[in-house]
Parts: sequence; C-alpha cells; structure tokens
Amino acid sequence: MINIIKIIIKNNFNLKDTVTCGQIFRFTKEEDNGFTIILFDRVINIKEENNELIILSNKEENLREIVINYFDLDRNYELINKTLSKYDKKIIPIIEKCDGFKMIKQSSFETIISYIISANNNVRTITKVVNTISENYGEKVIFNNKEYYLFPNAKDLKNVSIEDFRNMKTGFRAEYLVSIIKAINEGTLDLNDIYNMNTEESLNLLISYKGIGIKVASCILLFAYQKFDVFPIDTWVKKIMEEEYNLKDVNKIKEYAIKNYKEYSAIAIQYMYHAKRNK
DNA sequence: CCCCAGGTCGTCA
DNA sequence: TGACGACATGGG
Repeated sequence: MINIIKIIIKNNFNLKDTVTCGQIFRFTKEEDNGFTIILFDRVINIKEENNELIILSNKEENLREIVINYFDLDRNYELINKTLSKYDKKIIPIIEKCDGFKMIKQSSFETIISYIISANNNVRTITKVVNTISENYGEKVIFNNKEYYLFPNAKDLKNVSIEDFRNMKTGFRAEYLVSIIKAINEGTLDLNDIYNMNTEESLNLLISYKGIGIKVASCILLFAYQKFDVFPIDTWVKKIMEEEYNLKDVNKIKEYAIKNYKEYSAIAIQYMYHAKRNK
C-alpha cells in the first residue's frame, strides 16, 4: 500500500494559488480541495491539513525532496517580498494578494514545449493540448486506480511529425516543436547547459529557436531555471501595468521593473499576472 | 462575425 | 529598430 508523506509548512504556503495560477498545466483539483499533479517521473496527490502538507504518490523514491524542491519550499520569500516593496509601495497590496505564493520548479523540456504552445493561446487550450501530447506519447502511470500520463521526453517525441502535432491541435506552432525536439535529440541543444549560463546568454540561446521569443524564453528561464531577472510580460501584465502604473510600452515596463524590482523582476511580474488574471 | 488568449515570425520602411 | 498583418484553435 502507498505510504503518506507529511511535510510541516514552515513558511507561508498557499497551495491553491501556487498550483492554479497558470505556472503549470498538468493538474486536477480534487473534491477534498487537494490537487493531483503530474510532475517529472510521477503523479502526486497533495493537500493542506493543519499546517502540514499531506502527500501521496505512485512513486515513493525521494518523494519528500522532490516535493520540497518542486514547490521551492526552502526559499525565503519574505526577503524577496521585502525587496520588491522597498522601492515600489504600489506593489504592496499586490504582494499581499500573493501571500504564500511559490515559483514552481518545473521540468525544462516540458516547460519549453508548453510555453511554445502558449504563444497567442489561453490557459485552458494550452492545458488541453499539453495533456493530449502526454496521453499520446507519455508513459502511462496508474495512481489511485486511475490512469495518468507523464509528460513525454524528447526521445519519445523524436518521430512526431508536423502533421501529428497539428492533429493534436498545436496549430501553427507545430513546426517550431518539431524543430526544437530535433535539435535536442541531435544534441545541438543541451537543456542542462542552460543551468550554467547567465540570463543574457540563455535568453539569446533560447530565442535563436523559432517559436521562442523574448516572452516565452523568459517564462522558460523563470519556471524551469529559476532565473528571476527576466521579464515575462504578457497581455495580462500589460493590462495591469497600464491601469496601475500608466505604463503602456513593454520597454517602459521593463525599465520600471529593472529599477524597482532589481534581481526579482520576474517574481514581481508573476505577482502582477496573478493579481490581474485571477482577479 | 467580432475579439481575445502567458506571442512570434516575416516583411517592409 | 519599429510597426504591422498573419497565424491555428477555442471560447465569449
């Protein structure tokens, strides 16, 4: 039988907002307010209870470490939030709405594929497409007597054609997916190299691939590589920055973020996104 | 039939 | 460099 792992929550942790805010796409909300999430090589069920996280998984190996790492539970967000509010008083109510919010550390390959699909798309559709790809090419996992499918790795997608991707409703992004999957399988692109690169180098590398522009590259570096000095400015962030700060132009927003949010600009922008999109 | 969604590409000046 | 239309798909 499956063992239960319990993790005591030391700092604030808002499981619901962290999971549902649009960082990740492969989860389901359960009736008991817990979540079932597919991450890396396993499926977990997680819920909050009496200041503890209760976790079940189909795979116990390193489960505690993997969950703590995935939800970034050891990072001091109090300090980050203090830094953000230091030069910008207007962001304080936004930060308060994001209390307990963590930046999830995702699989690099899954993040790249998901965020190429995210271009000019909405969260619901992205979720549907990413799940379809997983169901067709990912490893099947049984958990709680239900079938789940892991996100496929690059080798699993080696022979998937543009037409195949089109049939999975990726739209015009199909050729971009095929192209970068080929680069990874041929070894011209090694996703692990990016961990050792600085932000500018890694941005330049990523945007050299078709389908990855500055916004998608920023999301990849934020969500998979924990580079916080990027600017994932999407339509929602543009809206809130125009309403609250009277900043229309993307470059003006960047300028403001560099000046006021320093090395944590991406987290500030993520807070803005969350505050605006999730009302 | 319109507009919009975690934008990017190619083209033209 | 900067502006601008096209691009697949689904929902409001």
